[in-house]
Amino acid sequence: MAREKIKIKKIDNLTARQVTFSKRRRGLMKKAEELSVLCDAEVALLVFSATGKFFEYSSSSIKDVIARYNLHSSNLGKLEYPSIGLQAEDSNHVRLNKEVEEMSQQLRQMRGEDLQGLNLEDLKQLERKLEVGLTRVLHTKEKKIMSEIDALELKMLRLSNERLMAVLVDSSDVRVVVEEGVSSESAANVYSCNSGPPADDDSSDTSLKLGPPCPN
Amino acid sequence: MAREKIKIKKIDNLTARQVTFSKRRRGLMKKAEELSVLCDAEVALLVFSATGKFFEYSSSSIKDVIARYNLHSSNLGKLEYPSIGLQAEDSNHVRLNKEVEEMSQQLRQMRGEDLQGLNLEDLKQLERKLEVGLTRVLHTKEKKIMSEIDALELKMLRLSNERLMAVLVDSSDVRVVVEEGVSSESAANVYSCNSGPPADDDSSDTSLKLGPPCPN
DNA sequence: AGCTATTGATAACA
DNA sequence: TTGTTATCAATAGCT
Repeated sequence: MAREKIKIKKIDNLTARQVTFSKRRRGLMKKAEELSVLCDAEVALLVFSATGKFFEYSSSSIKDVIARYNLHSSNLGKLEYPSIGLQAEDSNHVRLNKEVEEMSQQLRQMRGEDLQGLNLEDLKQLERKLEVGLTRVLHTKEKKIMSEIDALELKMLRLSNERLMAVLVDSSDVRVVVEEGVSSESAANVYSCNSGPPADDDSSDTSLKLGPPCPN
Repeated sequence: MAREKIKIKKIDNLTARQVTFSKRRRGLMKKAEELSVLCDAEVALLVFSATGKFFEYSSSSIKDVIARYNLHSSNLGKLEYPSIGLQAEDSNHVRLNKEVEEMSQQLRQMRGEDLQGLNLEDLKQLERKLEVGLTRVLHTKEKKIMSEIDALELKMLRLSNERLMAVLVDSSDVRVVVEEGVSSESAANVYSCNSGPPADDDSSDTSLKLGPPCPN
């Protein structure tokens, strides 16, 4: 890929070999990372130079990938660990691994991927499941929005109330009135002030709108 | 490196992601081999696809490279590994448990459960995810329904055709006519018989309805 | 270490 | 899935 085509065989010149090693190693790692990101894959790359220097790339943890590899090869290629007491561990791992794969497929199918193996009935069930989930999520979101609206309203009304109180306190003329109980009525009015009807529709984009303080 | 530059982020389209995975994986392995040959390096490449499929390249034996890696990492500080196998098993166990837990929660949340810990933004993202999944599932279901309709139609038309042919064969009077070429026209008409316009809406409950054989 | 001419890899399409 | 092709990316040979 360069000024001249080369044959894929060991580079004779030591310096050239080292330079090429450095350049290509970086390129390889970049591409390994791109693969893992683009395709959501788990990738591990281990490189030892001829002089024994070690380089690595891993999308997650090298140890995780190696562990997964060991599991894989022991699942498919039978025993690799004759150590005592590992039998129980192994079966446990096999079970966990199976569980992970199943859940992984469920998740992918809920994201609408990997559906080719499903028949019409499966698809209908999946659809129903998603609709139920979506409905619940929407409901929870609505509740959260409403409670945030309430919280904001409360906050604003408290602020408004504080200001009103401050005005009243500053004015000695009305202090008597406040102390004589009108303030509670006034405050009650302020608290019950609504700037509009409550939003109770199911739209996805309920937005939060508060009007100016109600003069009442 | 292609018709268009792409951003290095997870490819949304499943098919495109699979194709890219396949192509880039091969490219990566080729380059790994080239590096090992050109520069006399020891290289191991482990790749797990999102669906759990495993691919590997190694200039020598994967196990050798992993053993060398373990030696290397244990030499560079870190713990004393009682055994490569045990180390891998332990790490694997932790990883699997964590993975199971995370996936389990994701699944529950996609079913609309266990939502109390989510904030408004989380909920919106979840909603969007469910909508995307639902849309894809609906699309797949529609396609499956259409293909089943097509298959059924074909089957019924073949049956109908067989019956017509039987009638024609039984009647020696029309045999001459059949042999003289009118049959092909008749058959063509039968095959093109449609009992209604194709259903192409997105409703959830498209049902399969076939009318009686078209007498033409 | 940088710099290009070239080769190599590959995204979109068929 | 496999192949084709226009482009983008990596890099061999030099400095």
